[in-house]
Amino acid sequence: MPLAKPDPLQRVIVDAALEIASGVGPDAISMRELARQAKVSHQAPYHHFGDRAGIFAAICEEGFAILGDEMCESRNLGAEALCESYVRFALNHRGHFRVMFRTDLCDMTSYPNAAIQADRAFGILYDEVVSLVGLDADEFAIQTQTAYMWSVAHGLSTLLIDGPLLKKIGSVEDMDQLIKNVARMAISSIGV
Amino acid sequence: MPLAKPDPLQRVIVDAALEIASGVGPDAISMRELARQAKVSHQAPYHHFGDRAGIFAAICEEGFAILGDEMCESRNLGAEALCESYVRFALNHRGHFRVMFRTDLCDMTSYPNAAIQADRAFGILYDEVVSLVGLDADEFAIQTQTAYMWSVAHGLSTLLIDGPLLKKIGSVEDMDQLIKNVARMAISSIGV
DNA sequence: TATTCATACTTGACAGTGTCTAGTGCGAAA
DNA sequence: TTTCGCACTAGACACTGTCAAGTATGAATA
Repeated sequence: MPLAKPDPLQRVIVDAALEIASGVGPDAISMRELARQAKVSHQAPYHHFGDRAGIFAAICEEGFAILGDEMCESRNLGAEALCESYVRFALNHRGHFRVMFRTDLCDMTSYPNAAIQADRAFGILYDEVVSLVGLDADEFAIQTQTAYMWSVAHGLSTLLIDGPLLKKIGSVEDMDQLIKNVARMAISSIGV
Repeated sequence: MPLAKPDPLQRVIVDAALEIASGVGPDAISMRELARQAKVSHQAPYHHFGDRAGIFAAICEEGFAILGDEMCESRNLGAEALCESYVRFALNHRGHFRVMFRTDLCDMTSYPNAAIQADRAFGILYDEVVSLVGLDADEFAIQTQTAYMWSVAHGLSTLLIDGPLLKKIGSVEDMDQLIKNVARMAISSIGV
């Protein structure tokens, strides 16, 4: 019986970073603390990620890939489900989500792989709006409605994760119902 | 003719912090850099703000006060105008906005003055929703619709400021129209 | 007028940080 | 057997937030 191969260092480091990001927040991530948690020297993470931004880029790439996958799956259940899946991704992958939209932590234009995943996720949202408003709608209308749908999902996500909204909610069922209701209201305004 | 009284140090420091927050981002704010820009010793800021979080608390308090004022003024023009004023505040006070919802930078429960201003701003939004859905609506419905309206305004703000949305917009007029359209779509779903 | 005292600072020190430079050990290829 | 590249380690540097202690100054008080 072969021993389980130990996780490659990169995985260990990213996981440690995600744990911190999901807890205190991504700004508390320190290269030296990651090295300490991985039980390697303080310079080992640099070999794999280049610098601090490199770790955030890896998190962005992975996060947008997961978000894209989950949105893809849920789109079959309708636009409301797609909207809900965005919020649920944020709640279930808090560490990723907190990093993915922080342009100061990592400028994705310098990390093409991360940018590709981000564009893909945006494309899924865009296509969904097109399928709702019709192919013959003019470009600015589509842009507006995409921005609208994205704003609702993104706003609710950030307010639930870091904002004061969670404290105002009674139970988990309430939150579930809240997400469903907000998604329904969002879609009801689209394509009119 | 009396000499103009120099700005009190606290104001100089907060302004320097806001400039950095509005540019690179609030995480780039360093106590020593603020001291340097104010041409005082590296410990002078500590005398007025206690620690780094104290500076963020001052920014939160001021930011929520301004937001509250601007929402108050615009409410007379209707719910859509109120929604728009939220987004415009974010765009016009980027430094404040980037700090106000970052619970990791400053936990407002430790700074009652900031919390008061935040609660006031939230109250204005809440009251507006109540006036739209009617006083006899049940509590959870009001909560849901407040969360919805807040999500739209907040999501659009963050996506315009830090997200990739701004890059996809052609001109300033387009952005103005985008904000107006999104606000209209948001309000159209409320109270149905 | 002399003394006290709070306010608004300054100076110095310490541990922790990101990152540059320069190594070291080691398995595979030649 | 030697070479070579990969995955690290070790040391140093400038910078950070913050604790502790000192100083100047203007007003209040005796």
